[in-house]
Formats: sequence, C-alpha cells, structure tokens
Amino acid sequence: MGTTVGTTTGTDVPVDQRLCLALYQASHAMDATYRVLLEGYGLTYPQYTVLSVLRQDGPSPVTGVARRLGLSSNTVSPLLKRLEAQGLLTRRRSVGDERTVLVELTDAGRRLGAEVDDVPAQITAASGLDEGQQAELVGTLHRLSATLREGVERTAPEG
Amino acid sequence: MGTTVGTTTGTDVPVDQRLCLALYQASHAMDATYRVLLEGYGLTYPQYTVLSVLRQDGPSPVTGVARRLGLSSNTVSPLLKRLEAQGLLTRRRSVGDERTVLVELTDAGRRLGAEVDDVPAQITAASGLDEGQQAELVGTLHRLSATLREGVERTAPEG
DNA sequence: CGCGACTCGATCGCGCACGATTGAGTCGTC
DNA sequence: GACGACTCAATCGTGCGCGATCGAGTCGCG
Repeated sequence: MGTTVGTTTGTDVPVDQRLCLALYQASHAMDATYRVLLEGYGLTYPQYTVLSVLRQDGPSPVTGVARRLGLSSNTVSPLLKRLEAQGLLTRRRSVGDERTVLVELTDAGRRLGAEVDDVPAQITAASGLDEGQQAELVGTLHRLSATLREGVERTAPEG
Repeated sequence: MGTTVGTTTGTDVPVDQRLCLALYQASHAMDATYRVLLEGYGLTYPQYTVLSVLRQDGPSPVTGVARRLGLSSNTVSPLLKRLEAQGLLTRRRSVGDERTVLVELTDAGRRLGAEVDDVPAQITAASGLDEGQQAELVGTLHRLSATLREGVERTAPEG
C-alpha cells in the first residue's frame, strides 16, 4: 500500500513541522505551567491575566478587559462572573453611560494580585529564555498575530 | 512592595509584553485563520489535525493520535467520536491487544483529507513568514514547549 | 420628539482541554 | 491458576473560546 492517496501536489508538510501545531503545543505548555504555579490560589491562567490587567489599568469597562486579552464579551463575561463570585472584583454600571459595566478589583483581589505578582518572573525562568530571546519571540508572535488577524478580517468583511 | 526575587525583579511586566499573552493570542489567531479556511468542510482545527496525522501515519491507536497532538485520551476520545459520527474514520479494537483501539480513515475521510491538503500552504501564506522564518519559529516554539513541559514534569512527579 | 443605527454586555450552544476517575484488558510473579 | 501492577480508552465535571443572538441604553438625524 503506497502512502500516497490520490493526486496530491506533494504538499505533505509533516505534522511535526507545522507552525500551527508548534503554536498550539507551546500555548498548552504555557497553560500547564501557569496551572502549576496558580493552583494554590484557585486561579486559572485567563483569570490571572484579568487580575493583571485590572492591576495595571485600574477600573475598566468589560470591553477594555476584553480588548487587552484579545477576546469578546461572550468569553469575558462569564470569566468576570466567576472572579466576582470569588470576591476578587466588583461590577457596576457606569453612571455616565448605563450600557457600560465598570470592573474593579476588591481589596481581596488586589491582595491576591500582589501575592501572585512574581509569577511572570517564574514563567520567564521556566521558559529557559533570556530577556533578549523572550523579547524577540514576543515581537515575532505579535507580528504573526497581527498578520493572521488581518487575513481573517479581510475574509470576513464586517460592518 | 519589597520584592526580592533573584535577578529579574521586573515584577511590573506590562501585560502586552508577556510571552504568555503573545503565545495565547497567536494561538487564537491561528485558530481563527483555520476556522475561516475549514468552515466549508465542517471541520475544526483539532479535527483537521487528526485527519492530517492519520493521513501521515496510517491506522493508529488512540494513544498514537494523542501523542502527536500533545493531548490525552480525555480530549482525543470525544474528538474521534465526532469524526466517526461524520463518517470520516472508524474505530475498532485491535486483534492482538483488546485494550487498544485502532483508528483508521474511511474513504470519505481520505477524500476530505485530500481536499484540504493545501490548507497548511495557505496558512503559511497567511502568516507572512518565509520558509526560513517559519522553520526558525517552529524550532523556537518546540524548544520552549519542551522546556516548559520539563518544568511541569519536575514539579508534578508522576509514577 | 421619534425613529433607526449603533454600542455594550449578557446569554446560549457547541467544541475543545484537562484533572480525576473508572473499567476492561494484559502481563509478571508467585 | 490467582493476584497485583500496569496500560489503554472512555467518562464526568469544570472552565475556556467563539459564532450567533438578544435586550438595554445611547446618539444622530430629520
């Protein structure tokens, strides 16, 4: 039985060498690393990132948090709900604009945020990359994200 | 904030510059790109990858597919079930070892696999990276994955 | 003032992803 | 032959992530 099926054009890129899978596995490995570091705090990685964003940005509308994470309300809303249930943040309608919901850390949220403040440094250490390599990789990934998003936008015309 | 953490005390790493978020967003962007390319075929990105693996490896046990994707049975089993429901593959017990389930593409699966054979090339084009850049990025990400996994293994001693 | 376009956030359904567990099957050792 | 350790796959519960949709609130324009 030949391994060739049909009249392929020879574009048999081995799965192991595909960028998508490399990205996929690296992302999962990162998530697993965060899981280990955060499991004592009852936080997941996305929840941790929300805390970081609120610590850096201060009180923000749901849209603001979502934009920082590259997500939409359908993902962020339940995420914020769970964090609110843990007493780490509050949500209240903005007085100026009744559509927007302002998200703000509670004292407990700020305290927990301070506790896990050094997690990024531990992640950097666990990554085995020095500062320069990490910065370069981050830049490459940001450019890749932008290029891919651009392609998606072009295909799916909005507005 | 008396942070005494070794050399890299950059506790206030802006969220935008964190490797985890860059990885997270690039992975999602990749998924979105695949979604656009595959939506006409009723396939998700993980399903597409399973098809690719089976096309390249031939009939494989569930464990084999899982290892290729870096996943476990709890993720792969339902994934295979959905693909079987679409008539793209079959699952049957191995004759030699009744524990293992052999997964094999059907004719329909092979046909669909051939149809979407050029998707990786389209992805490469959409990424805006030339062959060399892509290969380098893949290498970097594989090393990163390995290093991170190693750290996780060390923390959670199994066996 | 009234109407339509828009924004904001939430909800629903589906498909991953994973920790934990279960149960069937296999093998080594006694 | 029987027992225990192991392997393989499946299942359950929880938490993302997203397409699609909805309802409330806001604003522009006549």
